[in-house]
Amino acid sequence: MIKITFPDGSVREYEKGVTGIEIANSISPRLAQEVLAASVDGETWDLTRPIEHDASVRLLKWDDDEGKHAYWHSSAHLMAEALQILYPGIKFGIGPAIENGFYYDVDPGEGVTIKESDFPAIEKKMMELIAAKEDIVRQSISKPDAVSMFSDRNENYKVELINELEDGTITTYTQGGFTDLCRGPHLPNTSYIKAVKILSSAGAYWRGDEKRPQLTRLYGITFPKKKMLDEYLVLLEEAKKRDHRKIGKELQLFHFSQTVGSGLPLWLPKGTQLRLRLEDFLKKIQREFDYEQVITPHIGHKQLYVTSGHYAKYGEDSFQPIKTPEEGEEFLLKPMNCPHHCEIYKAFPRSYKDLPLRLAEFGTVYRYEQSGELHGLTRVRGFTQDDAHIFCTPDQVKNEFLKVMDIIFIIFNALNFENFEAQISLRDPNDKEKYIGSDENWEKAEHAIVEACQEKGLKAKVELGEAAFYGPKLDFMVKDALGRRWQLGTIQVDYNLPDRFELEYTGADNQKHRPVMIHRAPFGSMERFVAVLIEHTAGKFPLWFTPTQVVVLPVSEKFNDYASEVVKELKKRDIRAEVDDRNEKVGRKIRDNELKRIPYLLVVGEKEVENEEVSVRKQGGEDKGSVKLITFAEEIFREVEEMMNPGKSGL
RNA sequence: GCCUAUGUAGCUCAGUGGUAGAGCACUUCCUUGGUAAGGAAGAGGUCGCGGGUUCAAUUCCCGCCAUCGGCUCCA
Repeated sequence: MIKITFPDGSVREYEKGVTGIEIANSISPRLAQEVLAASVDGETWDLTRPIEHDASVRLLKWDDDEGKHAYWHSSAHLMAEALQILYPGIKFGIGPAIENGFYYDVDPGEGVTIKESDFPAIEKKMMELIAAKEDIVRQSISKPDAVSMFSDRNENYKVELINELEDGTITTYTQGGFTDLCRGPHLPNTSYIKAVKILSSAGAYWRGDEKRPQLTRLYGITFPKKKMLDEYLVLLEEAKKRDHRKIGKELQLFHFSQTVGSGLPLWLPKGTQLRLRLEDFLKKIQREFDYEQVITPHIGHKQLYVTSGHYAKYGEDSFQPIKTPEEGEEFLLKPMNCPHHCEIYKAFPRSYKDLPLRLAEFGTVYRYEQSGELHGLTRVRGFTQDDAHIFCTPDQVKNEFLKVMDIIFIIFNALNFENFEAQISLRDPNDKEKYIGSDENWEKAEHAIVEACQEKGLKAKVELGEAAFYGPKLDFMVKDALGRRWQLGTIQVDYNLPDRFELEYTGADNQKHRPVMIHRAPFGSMERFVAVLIEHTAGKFPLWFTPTQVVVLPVSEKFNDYASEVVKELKKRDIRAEVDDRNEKVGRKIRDNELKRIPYLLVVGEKEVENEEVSVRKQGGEDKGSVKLITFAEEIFREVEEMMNPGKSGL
């Protein structure tokens, strides 16, 4: 007998060799139906794998990530089995479970492609295999046996993987006529899977290396209930409606022109108004935090980037230099603002009393992004960073870090960004040679970042080896409508540029010292931030940064004068506003398309006027804009105050 | 840059080897206060761009450009 300990601390005795599914059955048949895998001493196991020793066991269901993981991993195998039948000679790469579903990288062979139109046939075959209720069987295999087994089948990708594994740890899983190299865990049999959908196909380099062959990656998802699949597909459709590219077009915020060039957004009047509001908001905060605004040119001499080191690293892959007609001097479109700001620092001798020096600029930069990488406003070739560089002493790094975090939190709070993730990127401790700057300073900065996060109660994921070669950083990531992660705010410590530009300050000891530079951008870039903001709000912006003019609609002619006054007052506060001059019919309908053009509508009238009588209403189910019935001037001005003082509470 | 798909009216999309269509939107007029109101008339397209095949190409073939979903990349 062995002792099995459960999460609640209770202990039960079982025969040696008991399996997860048997344990589940012993508790309740219902549980046995729902359980997908078992966590044995912290490791996820197949339900059919015998447990030989005392262990603590947690039974994993769909609601557990590990359970779902096993489910989708088995689904990947199921898809592979179907593919093996439909495409004889197909070779397999890797096929893991992912956040939503699974994928399998396959090589269907010379001249064979798997197209979207082939998906239904694959799904059908998968359903057949489900109906066959094939057992999924785990087997340990020696390394030589594994190599010969997969070599025989010409599975060169698998053989490559096996060669990197240690003998004695290799397992395979077999269902029906399909055997895969796999660590597992898996479902007991294929019948657990009820609903199947192949979502998309894409090319993916073997092992993520663009020099290696490109395989076909098939993405799919499965569920234990057909209804769950339907709901998931509806969710996907709903998410697509929040796509900033779609809403940006509908609300006329920005536009891309093939003639101007791909990745070069044109900000339309309404989008510009939205962006300017955000910029003003940040400028105001930065004034409070003692930043100084600067302006630098859009191009810089090639030498500037040779000095910064960027030319050597990115010169070939950037927009190529612009030449002067007479002298043949070369200038680059600036890909970042830092070198310019370094030159501002160098303009005067600096004392420790001048530090920290905080130089801020909404700096527009141009980077040649690979054509396949461009994506709406989130990945563009010309964008504006809400950039600033803080020059300070090594001892000031932590305090400055805390202050920048304050700014970021003020912004995220004001805009109700709750679902962000923070990531601390530190050095790879095993490869310190890769990085520039003294060990001592790195230690100091890395500690400063970690401590700053702790002090702020920020749960940040620490990634070793993810730091830039010039310093550690803290990034803020936000997901878009479809769950893709985008980096927004960033705070980066830099030891490289102060060195390369030979920046110095005179310390209290009358000696020259090297300052530390902190790059920071709370929004990241205006383009990406606006994109994410659109997807988070689905285009329903708070009034205070309404991207369009406000239309004031009097409920009757009696209120025309009053409406004019309201408009005058709004204009005084730099808000474009106008009286609706088509109010001859009180209570006319505000039509859908009109709402697209007028995201904010103020209706003015008497308090006695009932909402129903005002009868301003939107047609159609979808709320495409915002209509507000305001009966008192105070209410309007309160709204306006809020509009002009966003995040006041946060400051 | 690579793999897959797509590109037709402002938007969403149908369609064909014989020089184009729907719905919504738009303009004018009529009707009408009621949850996407109805009627009449009208305007709007070098069918992404360039080559080729053909008597004839928006349609077939090739190249390019752009976009979608991924991969790689992201100072």
